[in-house]
Amino acid sequence: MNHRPRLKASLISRLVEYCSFLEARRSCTGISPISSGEIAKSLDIDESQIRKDLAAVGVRGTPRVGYRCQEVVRNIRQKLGLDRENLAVIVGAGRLGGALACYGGFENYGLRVIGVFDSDPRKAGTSLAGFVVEPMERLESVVRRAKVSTAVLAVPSGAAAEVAQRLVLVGVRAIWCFAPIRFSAPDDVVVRHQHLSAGLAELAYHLRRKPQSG
Amino acid sequence: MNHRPRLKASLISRLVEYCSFLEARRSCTGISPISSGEIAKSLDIDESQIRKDLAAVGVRGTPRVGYRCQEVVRNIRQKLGLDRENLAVIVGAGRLGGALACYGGFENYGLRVIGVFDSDPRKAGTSLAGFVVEPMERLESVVRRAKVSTAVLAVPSGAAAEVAQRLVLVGVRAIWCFAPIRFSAPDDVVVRHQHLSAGLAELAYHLRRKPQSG
DNA sequence: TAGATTGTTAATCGATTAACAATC
DNA sequence: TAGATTGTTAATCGATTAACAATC
Repeated sequence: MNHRPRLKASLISRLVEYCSFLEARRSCTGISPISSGEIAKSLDIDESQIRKDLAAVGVRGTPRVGYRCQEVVRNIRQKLGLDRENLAVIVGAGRLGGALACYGGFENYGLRVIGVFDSDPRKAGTSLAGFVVEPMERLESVVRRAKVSTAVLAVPSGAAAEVAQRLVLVGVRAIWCFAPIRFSAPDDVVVRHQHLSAGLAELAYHLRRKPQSG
Repeated sequence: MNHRPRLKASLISRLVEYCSFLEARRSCTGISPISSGEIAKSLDIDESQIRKDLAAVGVRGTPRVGYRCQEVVRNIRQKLGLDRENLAVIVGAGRLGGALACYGGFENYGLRVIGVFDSDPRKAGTSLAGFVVEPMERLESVVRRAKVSTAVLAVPSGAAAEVAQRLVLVGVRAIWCFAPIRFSAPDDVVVRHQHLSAGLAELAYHLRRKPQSG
């Protein structure tokens, strides 16, 4: 308990599922308690798994009643640190960068985007999703001054490694990378790759046979 | 062997990694053979795992020499069905839809995007990443006529379930969904969710403690 | 109380890693 | 040949599922 038992990625993603399920449910069904069985059925996850996961974030249920939704959501958010505010920048003001700048999901995870950068001098100064695009030369000073902890990498593959290094050097602690490129980073910097290609490959694999043969 | 042993998602994603690693390597190092140890070191995957995976796609290596890169890539692509061409449509011509329409990765997986749709009548007829955006009313006829097998769902969460149902009804067999919404689909339709939120949660979790305390 | 549901331990399952004979 | 590397089986590890006493 004392030695920070790192949560596994799989557990984190289940916790996120519980959270968004319960938040959506609350707006329909209100705040009545929910049983592990009901969550299990809705999310197609094993019942015991859910009880274990909830125990892991310190939620206690009541036999014959279930769990209090609000408590579950609160504990998960706290355990995952979704309540702490962190600042983020988006590097790359192309279409993907623009899509991400508009993406409403950041706040849900305590991330506040404060700037968008692009290496194309023609883009600097233009407006994107409410942000004024800044030139790459300003990256370091902005990150340092505002103590930005998180960077979203929406640059071409060729540029990703170099940008990542610059970000690490200037103190960024988390990188969300959309380029399909590996690069090294110190152990205390999380790099999370958003592999679009694995998703595509799975689709293609399923499609490899003609319809009727499954 | 005969009863189509479905490849697990985890295996598929490793295979994709091998493939892109070897393709990138070829442009530097040429076509000299590669050992499982070398791949293992580069990708930080266990050596035996790699040998097993390659055996699973029917590649045979040579003791003391290694594997022929070209053969590995060819077999993986064939096993995953990346060579077959499939047609796709993108539904939702917002920023995300636009980013995906530009995304060059589709061809690599045998997918050819042939149309982009949007429910906003003001968008119909406008041009997006080389496509003329079509109104949603045309969705069924285009999908049916061109035998489109794949759909990319880049619509708001509220619309996703309904659009998915329309797509399924008209014969789409694979859905790549970017909205964080669950919906039901027949067993023979693959639905692959691209969970952006799980990635964000992992970053937030890592950031929950102040720098020095790790 | 009776009985549904939790919390948690035990059993199962599958995935990962280790080992090593076969082989080029 | 000698020795590095494969192919594959066995051992380990962890994650998932089942079971059931505790409990409200």
